[in-house]
Amino acid sequence: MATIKDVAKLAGVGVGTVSRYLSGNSSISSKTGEKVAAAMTELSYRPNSMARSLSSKKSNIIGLWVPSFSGSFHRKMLQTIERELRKRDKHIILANAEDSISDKERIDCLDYLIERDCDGILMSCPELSVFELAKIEARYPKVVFINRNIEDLAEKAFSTNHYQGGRLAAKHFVELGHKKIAIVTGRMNAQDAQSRHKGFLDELLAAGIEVDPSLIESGGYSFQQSVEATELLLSKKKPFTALFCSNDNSGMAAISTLSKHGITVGKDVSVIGYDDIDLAEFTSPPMTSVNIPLEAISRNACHQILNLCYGESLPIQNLFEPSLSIRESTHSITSNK
Amino acid sequence: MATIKDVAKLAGVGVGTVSRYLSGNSSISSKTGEKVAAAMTELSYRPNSMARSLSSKKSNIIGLWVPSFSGSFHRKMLQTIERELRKRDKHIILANAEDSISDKERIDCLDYLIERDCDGILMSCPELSVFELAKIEARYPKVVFINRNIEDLAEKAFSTNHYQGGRLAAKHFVELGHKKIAIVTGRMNAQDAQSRHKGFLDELLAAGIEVDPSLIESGGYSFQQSVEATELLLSKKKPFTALFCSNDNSGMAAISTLSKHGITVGKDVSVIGYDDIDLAEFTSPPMTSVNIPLEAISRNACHQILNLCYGESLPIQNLFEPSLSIRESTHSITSNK
DNA sequence: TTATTTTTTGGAACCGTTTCCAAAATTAAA
DNA sequence: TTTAATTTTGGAAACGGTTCCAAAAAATAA
Repeated sequence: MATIKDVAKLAGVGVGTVSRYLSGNSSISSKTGEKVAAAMTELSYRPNSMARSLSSKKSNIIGLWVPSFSGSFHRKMLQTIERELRKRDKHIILANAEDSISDKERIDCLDYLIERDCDGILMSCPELSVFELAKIEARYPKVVFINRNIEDLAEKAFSTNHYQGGRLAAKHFVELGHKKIAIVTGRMNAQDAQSRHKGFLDELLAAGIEVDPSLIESGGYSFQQSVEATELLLSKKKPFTALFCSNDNSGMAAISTLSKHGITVGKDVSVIGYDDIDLAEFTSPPMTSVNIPLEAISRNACHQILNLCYGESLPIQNLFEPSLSIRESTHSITSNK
Repeated sequence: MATIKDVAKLAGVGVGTVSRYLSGNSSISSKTGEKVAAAMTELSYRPNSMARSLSSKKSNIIGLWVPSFSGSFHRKMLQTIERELRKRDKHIILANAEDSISDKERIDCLDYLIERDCDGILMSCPELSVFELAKIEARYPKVVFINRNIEDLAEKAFSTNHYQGGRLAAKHFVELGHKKIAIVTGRMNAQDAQSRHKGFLDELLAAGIEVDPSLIESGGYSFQQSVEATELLLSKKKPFTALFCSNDNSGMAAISTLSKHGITVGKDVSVIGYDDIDLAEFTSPPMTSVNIPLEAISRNACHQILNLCYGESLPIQNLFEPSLSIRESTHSITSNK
């Protein structure tokens, strides 16, 4: 592998000149530039990224901490982040907390990234407490949180207004005339699950509707657990005409389980999911779901990390409003009963 | 940030000694070791990974080239790879070819990894031609292919015997007495799709069954396209009692579409999917699917890359046999007709 | 033309490690 | 105790870039 010295020698110039040519932001006479360019192609020179990093004190690596790879949800996030950072010639190194049970393991996972001298870190961490996040930020300020709402760290947190998301769902049910409403919650130690739950309940309350606590079961954001939760709800023999699910996995599980019991979704029971993943359109019936602008969130988080790490000044927005994608899994109660 | 020199000075030893202590494979007297350890904690020293890489000519980074982040399929792969490499303190940098339409774009994506001086690259590349892969390997020998079968590069390719996978599915249909069989194929420019398709047809042929070419439609591995493919199959009014889908996305689409048309899956039409993703268990009815040992494949690919890059000699296996996870979406034809 | 300013250039110093070599310290053998 | 063999150690050189500084070259002004 040719080094910058080889290029300099072949071009008959000093190493500084080659380096300056490479960086592009110094003035180089056109003849010298040509000589350097020729030598570089001749030797098929490619700068050594380690040497570069060492010297410039920038690794050009951004760490990406994800809780899991599952779901269309993270997919869109990963995809957007990869695109945004590659565009700017930054590289992504990956840490996955998939099997991490304890906060300690999750922090270890972060250390694994820090060890590699990332310039900054993107974290999508639904489950760490605000307290832990604050500690992380104090120790490692070049960090940005995706899908978290943190009051004291507002400019480093990018997320949807999940409270509003919950309200949207409730409002839709109210408008359709539903009164007996059940809920399959998400992983309730996750902040987003809490917010959408609270928003949902608050909006109902505002409409004078109270949810029977025994019609609330946890689906833990997983398909399997949500199947069980739905079964549990049905076994109680307390009628309900609407079901709010904390994500689309849950929603799909609920639709499938209700159908299996001979209940026509959209007619007997209306179901709303959350996240509006690609598949939501293809359940039968197609599922009404709260849409979160994940691409915009991810893009803005990337911009903020670029601002923090490389002195750029890209405009950013922190909080994004959800919307409701209405499909056939929800119908007015009066039209059927 | 403290450097090795600071540690050496504080401990009253030379830098070489600190470095040797750090590496762990040189003999150090116990007193010196203690002094160094004390100085390191005192300064909360952490070695600079760029300097290390530059000096040792090892980046300890493995590039991971994935065609997409979608599906439970890639999820398990990512998860396994991350775990295996993290265990050995290697880092993963990510390149996603999601939007790449042309081979050129896919190669650019590879260059993006090479630029970062990865020690090796893991590629999951269903769509590049064997010719392109050979060129890649020639230019960059520290590469390993996941989910590819390459005759001339057998030891660098890790995959399932997809031909056998296709045969397993066909055999199951034959044993259940099915004769009128339809197919929703995958992305047919991908090698794995071709193999399983061929295996499926060959096995049927061996049983004296020929598939009506008009009962073969492409689902392109996507849910949406497979919905359309299934609709198309139904619109032809040619009866079939069995349907082989090239992946589980297709299978789920088919099940959903058939149900929508009042066809009872598992009774009127048997459906087999492929990949056996987690969700296969939760369709209604639960879907019979060809299971591929993705975790073992990924793990072995990692081992091979570790062998190639770091002189380890972990045992490896290249080709893995699929199995059939039989569920309720397939039933004997005689029992219902 | 010469003096002055500006642009371009070469090369040394530095980034923080690893590794090699010779010297020093320790241990074993005589 | 002295000598030889072995272990441990300090420090210089190298890894391949970037950046700074002073010198050289070119452009401009007098």
